[in-house]
Amino acid sequence: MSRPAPAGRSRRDPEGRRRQIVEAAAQLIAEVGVAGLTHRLVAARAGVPLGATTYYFTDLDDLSAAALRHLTDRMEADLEEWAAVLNASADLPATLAELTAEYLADRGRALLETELYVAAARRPELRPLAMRWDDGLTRIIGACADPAAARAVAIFLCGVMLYALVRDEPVDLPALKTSLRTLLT
Amino acid sequence: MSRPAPAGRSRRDPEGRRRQIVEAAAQLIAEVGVAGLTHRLVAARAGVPLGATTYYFTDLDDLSAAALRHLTDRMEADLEEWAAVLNASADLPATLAELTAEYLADRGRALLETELYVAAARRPELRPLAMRWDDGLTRIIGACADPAAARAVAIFLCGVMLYALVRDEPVDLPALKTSLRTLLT
Amino acid sequence: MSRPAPAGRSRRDPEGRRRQIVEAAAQLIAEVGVAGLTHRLVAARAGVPLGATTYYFTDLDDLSAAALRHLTDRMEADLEEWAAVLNASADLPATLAELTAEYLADRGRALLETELYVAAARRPELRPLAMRWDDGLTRIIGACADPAAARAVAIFLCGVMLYALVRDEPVDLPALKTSLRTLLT
Amino acid sequence: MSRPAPAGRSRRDPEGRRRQIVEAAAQLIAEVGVAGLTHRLVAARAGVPLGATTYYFTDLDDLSAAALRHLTDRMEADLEEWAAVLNASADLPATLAELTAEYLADRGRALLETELYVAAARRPELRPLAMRWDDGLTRIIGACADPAAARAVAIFLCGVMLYALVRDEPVDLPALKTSLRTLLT
DNA sequence: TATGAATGAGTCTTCATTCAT
DNA sequence: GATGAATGAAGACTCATTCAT
Repeated sequence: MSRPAPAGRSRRDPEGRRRQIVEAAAQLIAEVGVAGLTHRLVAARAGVPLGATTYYFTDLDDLSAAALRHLTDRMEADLEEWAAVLNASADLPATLAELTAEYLADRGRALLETELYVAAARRPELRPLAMRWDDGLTRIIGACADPAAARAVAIFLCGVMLYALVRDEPVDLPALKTSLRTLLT
Repeated sequence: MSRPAPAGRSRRDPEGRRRQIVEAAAQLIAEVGVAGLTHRLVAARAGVPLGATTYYFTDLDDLSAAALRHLTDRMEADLEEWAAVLNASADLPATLAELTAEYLADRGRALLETELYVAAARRPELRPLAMRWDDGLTRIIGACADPAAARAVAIFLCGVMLYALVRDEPVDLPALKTSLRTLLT
Repeated sequence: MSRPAPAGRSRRDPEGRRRQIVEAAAQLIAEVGVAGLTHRLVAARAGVPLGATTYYFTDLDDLSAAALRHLTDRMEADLEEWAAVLNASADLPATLAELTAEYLADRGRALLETELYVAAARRPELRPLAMRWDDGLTRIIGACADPAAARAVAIFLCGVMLYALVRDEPVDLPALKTSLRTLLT
Repeated sequence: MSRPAPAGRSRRDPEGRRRQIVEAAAQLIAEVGVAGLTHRLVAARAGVPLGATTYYFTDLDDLSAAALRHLTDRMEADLEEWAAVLNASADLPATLAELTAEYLADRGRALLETELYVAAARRPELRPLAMRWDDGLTRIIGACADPAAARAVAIFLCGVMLYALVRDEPVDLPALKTSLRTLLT
């Protein structure tokens, strides 16, 4: 019989250790970028000994890849929520615009995603991760609209993200709605 | 009569030195990213002694900013060409789609521009540079079309760039034309 | 029974490593001054790799502080000897003068102490170290004499040190005795 | 006929240039120490081009020596004032104590003088400079008191300086008076 | 299994000094 | 005479990575 929860708790929990490290790395990527990641930074943030970061991951690349994968997983979970909201929506473009504006209000998230794209551009093994986002978006929008239009919208929203990243003002919601309405009809 | 430009041209030519360094840095940003830039790399590429890179630029930040500014200047010159082509075009969306596809066929350029966005996201002093691109695009498209639509197109094209960056296939030109046609009418 | 001290003694002996480095730094401060200290110099003198000097001390400041602390500790041990000798002495001023002359015969030691004062003048965190010397001196002289006079003597001896430092001749022992006798009666 | 004051003023005034540089260097020694002096720092402070600092002085050592000499000259001028005040004084120890306390209220001056001593300890060519201070002091006190006592006082005051340098409290004037009175009678 | 010690390569940066102009 | 350009050496410091324990 396997013990599902170790009695002593915490001690000897490789799975948990790994997760701690990955989450710390993910946080840090938003702050300092993939290129700014270091073992020491991650270890400090995760509250684990330095050795742990090299014990669980062969490489810094390996570590950053794991962090980006973790991020993508979370993003995909977010997408499921979007799917639910969009399916229940009477006005697809408006709802989508609102979700987007809300999403981009968190600069960290936009930064993270852009980091992922840039990293993927240079490291082919990361491309599947980067693609997951706009493919996912295309998929859930495609469930309520024309597939070609859905792809165009996914691409457009990438642009909105990049555009918002270098401006201080929040997203221009009315304009966004208009654009989406145009693309989706 | 004093010789205004020394024949040998190299020794004692501060202006030229600076330019050499900036151009080397610009090249390198495409290859290794802003975060991957080092004085040594730049010096080697520019064929100048290490000390020159720190003599002309107080900082690596200063150097990368100069390189990105240089890049933006070049991009803006490209935009003028676009403007000419678009003004002469009978089919705006189609022409724009072709220009874009051609532009993105050079991965380096797309990478460079994305680097600029990411750098600008973290370093506010670079934001004006990043904005110049889509503002310029908006402006020249706005000369032939509705301003609001022009902005939407500029944003969309940012998305296309990001999208193309993480995929091996070239841009899907027909789909691009369709999207642009939709946004511009 | 586990061997408490490994025979070879050197590899994997953090405590020892630290001490080696600190002692090398202390030596060097006498030779080149606190401001002349460099990681390379210390590493070479200590016979450890360069990285070791930055591994054990976050900073050059940290390293020099440790070295000065080490020095102060040694000085304090010397003071205990002085205390013993002074307590046993029939002629306090004469004995003190002799101890001082002997102490200052080693220019390195005087230099070191002056370096400590100068460093402390600029780096407040070092002040307690600098104070330890004359406070200690005051204390042990105060054990055999009037406390106020003891303080005056401690201050006077600082002056003797500085005075001796810039002259080639050894301390003028008779004059020193006279001065001390004056201050102590 | 020699023009005593150049018409244009300022331009072509090598003497003045030199002085500017020396004064800037003297200021800086108080702030960063002899070891912290750099051509660039001096040039910036003096408001002269970098080249000027190497044109007028063969060496950094040469420059710092000139600065210290300048300082010593000024100190010697101060001593003349002391001489006047002491000669007019009815209570030598008290007056001397007051002069000293006032002198040491300016930490910069004390720091400067200690820098001179340390520099002199390492660079024999500077020793005459360092000696000038306590020799001068000895001389002017010797004019009103026993020569041997005067020397003891000069030495004692060196100690007071060093002592004050590492403490935040101002000099303990009553104690100082007492000590001086003891030494001078 | 896990980790702190260890290190050498490499980073940015500062500077004294030289020299062409 | 004066000065800005130029550069190579050197310095502090960071780190990925390895390895003994």
